[in-house]
Amino acid sequence: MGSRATNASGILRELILISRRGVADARTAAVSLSLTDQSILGYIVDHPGARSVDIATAFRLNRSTVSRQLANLVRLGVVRERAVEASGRGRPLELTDAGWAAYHEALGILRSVVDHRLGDWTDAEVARFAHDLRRFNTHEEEGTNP
Amino acid sequence: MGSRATNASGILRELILISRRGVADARTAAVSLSLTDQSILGYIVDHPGARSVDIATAFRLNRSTVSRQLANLVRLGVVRERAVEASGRGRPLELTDAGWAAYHEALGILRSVVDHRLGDWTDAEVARFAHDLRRFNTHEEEGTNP
DNA sequence: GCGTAGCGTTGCACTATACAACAGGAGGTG
DNA sequence: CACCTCCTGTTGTATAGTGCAACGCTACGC
Repeated sequence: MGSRATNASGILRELILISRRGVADARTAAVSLSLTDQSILGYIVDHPGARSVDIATAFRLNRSTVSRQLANLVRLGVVRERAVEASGRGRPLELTDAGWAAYHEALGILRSVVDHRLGDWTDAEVARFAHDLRRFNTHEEEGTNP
Repeated sequence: MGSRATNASGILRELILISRRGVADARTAAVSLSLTDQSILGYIVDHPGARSVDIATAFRLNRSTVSRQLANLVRLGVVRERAVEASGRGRPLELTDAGWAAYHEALGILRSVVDHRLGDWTDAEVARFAHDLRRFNTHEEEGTNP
């Protein structure tokens, strides 16, 4: 195979392709939530009680952007502010029951796309790929544990 | 390690994260070309003489979207229609000298991000990751060979 | 108790995108 | 050759997502 430089370029190329085609696929899929919304819900699921500003820093977005997205999600009834917990700064968020349903529905659809792509992979290869991706993403994460 | 289902979910999760953070990083980077523009230039580089509609199908975009993006790139002087070749349908595209320069500049910047993330990987691990990504992307490509 | 800083919101602007309608030309059919 | 059809690209209109800047509120520290 090629040199390390060639491989690194190939990795960049494939990642760009994944990103560009992935968002297009997700856009045309019959999902009620956009990929943007889904990523926000996923963050709240992975980080219970997360606040708006946490989401903004995790995805490198402006606070105003997240504020608007969250306002929309609240309007859709999938996200709400935690009622009881009024301690500290900001407003911890959580999913409503409808939010969990929408999250799992969208996850299932996107999962089926990934599963199809992984059709002829062995379990070991899938595990290795998942590990590599995670390693790639978590390289030098300071506090922004996604 | 987890089950195959767990790993597949993890892969989806990491890919979403790559996409969401990647575009944000590219947006804030001091690059003259957006990630959208860069992906179009990359396609033309990989497929000499590609036409607008080829780009649209490769990235699952509407023809109108690509038309507008290309009009902008032509206005910026990085892409032009092939002068000599008027055979067949559509209008084959190519990069100008300025286009090549911009392409390599942007590629270098994005490459440095990827290289940094791969800092502590061995050459073999990088090669394996590149291979896995390529395999994941090229699964069941019909004619849309990107 | 008061000031500062963190957090969320809103106004304005811009890019990327889709859909629909249209225009022009290449290729096939008679 | 003439015509018709379909491919390709363009333009009008609408929408989502995003950034920057300015503002308002409230928790925290002194």
